[in-house]
Formats: sequence, structure tokens, C-alpha cells
Amino acid sequence: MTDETRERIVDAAGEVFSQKGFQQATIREICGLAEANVAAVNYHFGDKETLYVEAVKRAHCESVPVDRSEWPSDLPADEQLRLFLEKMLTDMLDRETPGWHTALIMREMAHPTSACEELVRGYIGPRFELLCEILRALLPQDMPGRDVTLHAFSVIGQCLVYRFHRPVGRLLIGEDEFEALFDVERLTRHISNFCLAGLAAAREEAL
Amino acid sequence: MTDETRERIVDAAGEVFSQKGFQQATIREICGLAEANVAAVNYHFGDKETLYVEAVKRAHCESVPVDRSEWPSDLPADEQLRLFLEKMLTDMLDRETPGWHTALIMREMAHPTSACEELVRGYIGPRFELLCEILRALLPQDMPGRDVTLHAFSVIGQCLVYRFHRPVGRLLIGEDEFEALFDVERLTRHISNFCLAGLAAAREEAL
DNA sequence: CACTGATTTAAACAAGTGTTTTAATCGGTT
DNA sequence: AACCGATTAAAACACTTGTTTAAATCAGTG
Repeated sequence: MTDETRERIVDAAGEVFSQKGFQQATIREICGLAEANVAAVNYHFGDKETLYVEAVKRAHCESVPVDRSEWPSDLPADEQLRLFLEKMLTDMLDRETPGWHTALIMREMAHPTSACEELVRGYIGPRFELLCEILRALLPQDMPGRDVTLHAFSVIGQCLVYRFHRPVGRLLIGEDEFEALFDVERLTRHISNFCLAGLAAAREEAL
Repeated sequence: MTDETRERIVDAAGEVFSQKGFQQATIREICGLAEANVAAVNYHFGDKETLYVEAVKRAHCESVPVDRSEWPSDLPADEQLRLFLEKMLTDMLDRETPGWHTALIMREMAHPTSACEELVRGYIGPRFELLCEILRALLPQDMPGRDVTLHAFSVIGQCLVYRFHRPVGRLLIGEDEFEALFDVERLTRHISNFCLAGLAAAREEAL
């Protein structure tokens, strides 16, 4: 049990931080879950914030990397977009996915802390770059980068809304109705169709 | 100064709550801003949560109501959508807008509390309904309500992303570049073009 | 002016927080 | 077995928080 304690604490911290956020989570709850003493946090990490950063680091290190070498770049761009959306929506919405890793990343996206910069560099950034490249293939060649970015935000905005505004959505159209929308396949189909039409229009307009 | 104190406290509470959220805001800071004694909150409102609900209530009561009678329903549907987007983006992004009202509503959208239900009923709901009606005019007549809802979420998702993920956006493409995107006119044009193309495609597909 | 109820004030309270201290315990080494 | 550094444990510390108390002040009325 040399530094198994350290491991258990990071794991418990990820669990609790992802559910309650940095401030709301208490060291006592984390240590209770990890079956460790409260002093262990200061002994192993120094303070609460360092532990938090450690948990975020672990979250995005252990999440599936965007291995560009294994991304099917030879697929038609519209198929690549469909695939990208399916992956993103699965990561974000799939309730079957166990573990706190994605939840913590999502929380950090909504409430950035000092850990965010590294998260953008190591997790969000590469994915965003991939999306932009896919979009570039579907947009006029001479389109300024800034406009490509606008399209990228349009694509991810449609996904994020289901993750970050779920409670409002439930109140808005009823809980059952909203949960019925939570089908990755259905959402993938809708969003990719919607986006591909928007992209095609931008392509035509440029002619 | 009979219940001017009460007014000052609600106003200061809205200010602080909108910036820091319910938990992070402290009664002492609110009362400091309101130039009132800490005990005044309990005297006038009972407890912190009641004060919060009061502030949210004031926020959406004083915000511009969706007066359906003065909405230009005779405009072409695509123009209505453009107008709707412009209003929504202006409310959400315009930094010139003083006051905490919108900021508090936005915060409640991301972190719903007990005040959210009433907010959905009195503020978000009517606006969402209006959007759905506009979209219905742009979509096949026989399209199921559920699919109209999907399109509505696609529209508002593209707006919300600029409000709720601003910090990540700044890190992602650089602060200056991101702020340059924050032009209501430009965003309105992009999002409405993008959406109108998606809607047109859904219309054609139904033929 | 004196009385009364509403309001304000300063101080204290009780609970919870991150952190530190100090002593006990463990595991390996000589 | 005795020692030693690393780790764990329980308790205390210092501070912040929402809330309450009890006295002081104010505003209106007889």
C-alpha cells in the first residue's frame, strides 16, 4: 500500500470533483470514498487544488487519444463528419460509459480552472483541429480560417447543448420527451444532415 | 429608507449571484455592496435561498417580455428567424447591456436551482415556443413535433456555445481571434444562413 | 414627549472547511 | 532486534459561512 493510497485518492477525487465541482467537493468526502485519512491529501499532493489538477490530468490522459494515424482520413469528408459527431455524442451522452473521466472534462469545459489550459492543449485542441480539417474539405478552399472556425462552433454547439442544458431541456419539453431525444444514433443523423446542408450551401454560395 | 434596503439587497444579490453563482456568493459580500447589515437578509427574506429566488424572479420579470402581439408574424419566416437570432445573440453576448438580469438567467440555465421551473415557464418557454413556430413554417407541414424540437435545439445550441464556452474558446483559438468573432451582426448572419440551409434541406427531403 | 412596532446594528453562534500538528504505525535495512 | 524514513491516524487549528440574538435606533401616533 505504498502509493496505492495516492492512486485511490486521485480516483475518488475524480469521482467527487466530476459530480460536485471543485468548490463543492470536500476533502473529507473524497478521503471517505478513498478510505484514506484527510491528512493524506496534504501529504501526497500539498493542497486541494493540486489534487484537482492531478485528477483533470488523469482524466484526459486516460481518455482515448485522437490518434490521427488511425483516423480514417481516406473516407469521404461527409462520412468523416458523421463519424466525428457519433464519437463526440457517444462520449458526451452515453450513460453506459462508466468512469468519471469524461464528466470531469466536461465540467472543466463549463467552468475552466487553472487546469483548463493543459486540457485544451492535450484533449480539446486536437479534436477541434481534426474537426476543422474535416470541415475545410467540405467548404470552399479559399474560405478564411475565421469562417471555418464559425462553422466548427456551429457543429459542436449543437452537440454541447444536449450535455450542458439537459435540466432546462427536461423542464422545457418534459422529462420523458427529452430523454427520448437522447439517442446517439438519432442525434448523429439529425446533426450531420443539418450541418452537411449548411456546409453545402456555403460551398455553393462561393461559386 | 423603509424597504429601500430590501430593494438594494435584491439588486446587490442579483449582481453578486450572477457573477459568482449561488454557493460562491456570500451574504457578507452582497450586504457589503448593498450597504446593509448581514442580518438584513434574514430579516427581509428569511434565508439566502429565498433571496436568490427573489433575484431570479426579478431578473426575468424585468427582462423584456416576449409580447407575441408585437412580434412581426407577418414577416417571411426566414426573416423572422434572422430577427429571433439577432435578439437572442444580442441579449446573450452584448457586453454593452448593463445590469445583471440576463447574466443571472444565463447562469440559471447552466445551473438550474429551484428557481428554474418558474424561469422556464415565464422566460425560456415562451421564447422556445416562438422559435418552434417559426421553424414549423420553414419545415414540412407533416413533420413530427419531436423533429421540430431537434431543429430548435440545433438553432439555440449554436448561440449558447458562444456564451457558455467562451473561456475554452479563447484558449482554443486565441483570445483576440475569439473576441473578434463576438460580433452580433456577423454571428447572426452566419448562424441564420447555416440554419436556413439545413431547414431547406429538410424541406426538400420531405418531397 | 412617551410609547410602540418596525428596522438596523454589532456581536456571537454553530457548523463546515482546508490545513497543520503531533504521535503512532508500517516496511525494509543493518 | 533495533533503527529509520515513509506513511498513516486522530485531533486540533484557523478561518469562513449562514444564521441568530439582543440591544439600539428610527418613524409614526396618541
